[in-house]
Amino acid sequence: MKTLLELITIEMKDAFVKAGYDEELAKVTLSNRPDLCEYQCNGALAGAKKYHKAPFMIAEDVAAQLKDCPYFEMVDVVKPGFINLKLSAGSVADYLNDMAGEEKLGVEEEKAPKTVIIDYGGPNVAKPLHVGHLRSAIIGESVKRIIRYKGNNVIGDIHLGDWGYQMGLIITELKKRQPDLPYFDENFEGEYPEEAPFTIGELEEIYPTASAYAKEHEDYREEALHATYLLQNGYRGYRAIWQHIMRVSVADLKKNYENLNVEFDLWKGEADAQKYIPDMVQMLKDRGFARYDEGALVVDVQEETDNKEVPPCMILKSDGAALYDTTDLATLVQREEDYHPDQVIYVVDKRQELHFTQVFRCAKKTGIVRPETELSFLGFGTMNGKDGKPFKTREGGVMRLENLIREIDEEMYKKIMDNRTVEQEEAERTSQIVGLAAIKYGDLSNQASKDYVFDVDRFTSFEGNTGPYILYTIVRIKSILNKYQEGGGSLEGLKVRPAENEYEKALMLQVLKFNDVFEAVYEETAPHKLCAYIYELANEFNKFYHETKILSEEDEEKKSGYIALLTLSKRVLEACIDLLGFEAPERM
RNA sequence: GCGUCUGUAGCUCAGUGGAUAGAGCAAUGCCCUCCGGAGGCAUGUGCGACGGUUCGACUCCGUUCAGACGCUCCA
Repeated sequence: MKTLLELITIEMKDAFVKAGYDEELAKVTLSNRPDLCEYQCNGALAGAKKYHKAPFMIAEDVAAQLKDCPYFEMVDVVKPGFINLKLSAGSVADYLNDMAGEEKLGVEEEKAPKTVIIDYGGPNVAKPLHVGHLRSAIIGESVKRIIRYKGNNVIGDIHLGDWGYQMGLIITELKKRQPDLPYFDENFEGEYPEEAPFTIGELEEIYPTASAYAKEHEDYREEALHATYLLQNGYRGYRAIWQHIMRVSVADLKKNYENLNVEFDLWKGEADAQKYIPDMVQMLKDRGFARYDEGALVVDVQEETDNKEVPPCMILKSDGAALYDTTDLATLVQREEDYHPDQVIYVVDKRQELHFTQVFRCAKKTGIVRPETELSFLGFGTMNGKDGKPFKTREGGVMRLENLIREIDEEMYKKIMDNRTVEQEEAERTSQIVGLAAIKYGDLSNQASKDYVFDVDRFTSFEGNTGPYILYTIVRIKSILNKYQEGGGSLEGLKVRPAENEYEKALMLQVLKFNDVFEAVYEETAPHKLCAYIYELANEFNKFYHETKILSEEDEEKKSGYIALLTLSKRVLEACIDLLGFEAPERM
């Protein structure tokens, strides 16, 4: 179904044309003066010059054409030439009832669905997740759900960091600790053990130990680099260790992402892209895209319109090894081969923008992707502590993700136990649900591209613009609806009735905006606008609730209208938080 | 040095070339025997600076100041 803005715009265009003006002027927007009107059109102001006519007169001409339009209860022409509109209560109720009849609440699906790959998450195998991975997971997941809701074919790919130096480090450290393992025996030809020679706990300890040691000891570092080289060139024993590392680590990662309510469709990694590298390099050489510069193989990506120097894309180091650029390009080769995506979106730290500019240009220039493929960089800012500096533990180290989450959950648990008497088990479960909402909402309510301050106290608060406040509102609605049903009422078949007071109408208008807001969120990939929307929706509901006796309303017709409005409000809120990647508990 | 991004209320953040720039937190004062007060209402303070474009600028364009970040063989 069409959004309300689309419907009004059609009417407005019609009015402009009938009055003898260009329909391009008939742009309708939400009012920025809610005290005066609900929707507005400023076209008369813009048209004044073109028609050498006072904007006020143009506005009056147009308004005269709208007099009989059934949507409006008020069409006002004001001062310089604003056209102010108020919707009739009847048409609002009708629209909401139509909306309630649609699975996607009035959002129109893409007529030509695109295949979109979203590259997010990007954890490194064998290294614990830390707060740096949080934003990519949260934002990427939400973006994935938003694009999917619009009816596109969306594929979320975790893009594991599973092929680097850290693997060599782990192998080297393992060899130091357990030199007798068959993996290190060059003459071993039998089957390697099924069981990994380490647990996830040990693995998480091995990497930082080895990494620190390598920084101090040159020969150890050399050995790790050599181990990396051997692994990448297919040495059987190291390959087997790699398999073990992958299995143990991926199982752990899956658990962690599941706790975050983050789901990937693909668990591909850098290692999967390796086999595409030789042919790709050959192609780049054969077709003359690549050249040697100081021993390294590079592809120039500088463009004439650049007002700065864009360094070439580096394909092979002077020692012949592949790099970051190479792997990302090879991954595009793979994605093109497997999925022919119309768009690939990278949800990564904004500091990597230059790198992706290079990769995108190189991929386009060399035909690795089709010319019409859209390559998008969705860079996010740094998560800072209250001091405005990158988030650290109290000791100044890197904060592990699970510790951060535990801290939030404990805070939530305390608050829940303080406020209600609930079973410990339920309180724990609820605090996890609410805690996750606190983290995600705290993150997503900021513009992704900006740095933001992660403030545990603020995010976990039940007051103000927070995840818990949103959830609280949903839970409150659920509670009312449950009581209504307990009293013998059914939620089926109820219709929203025309609003009778300003609070009711304000809530209706806010609910009704959902599909218009969604379009903006989708077009701009801007989850923070969805947060702003549900915050306002929650506020409008709470004001309405405060002014209205719902269950004790004696007029049954009226009461059923309220219940229908609440049911729809709840559906919209739940759809929105699902798009943001969290959910509401039954009680809290 | 070159480049990119960010400067909005005491703090954390919104803001679509349009009317009087908004929220939350914090502060102060009100409202409640209520379907969940974890609410509602009210009060005060602000677009880094200077120019320009425009009928009209927080928004577009310059200059400048401040901060963050990035600038071929790490990822």
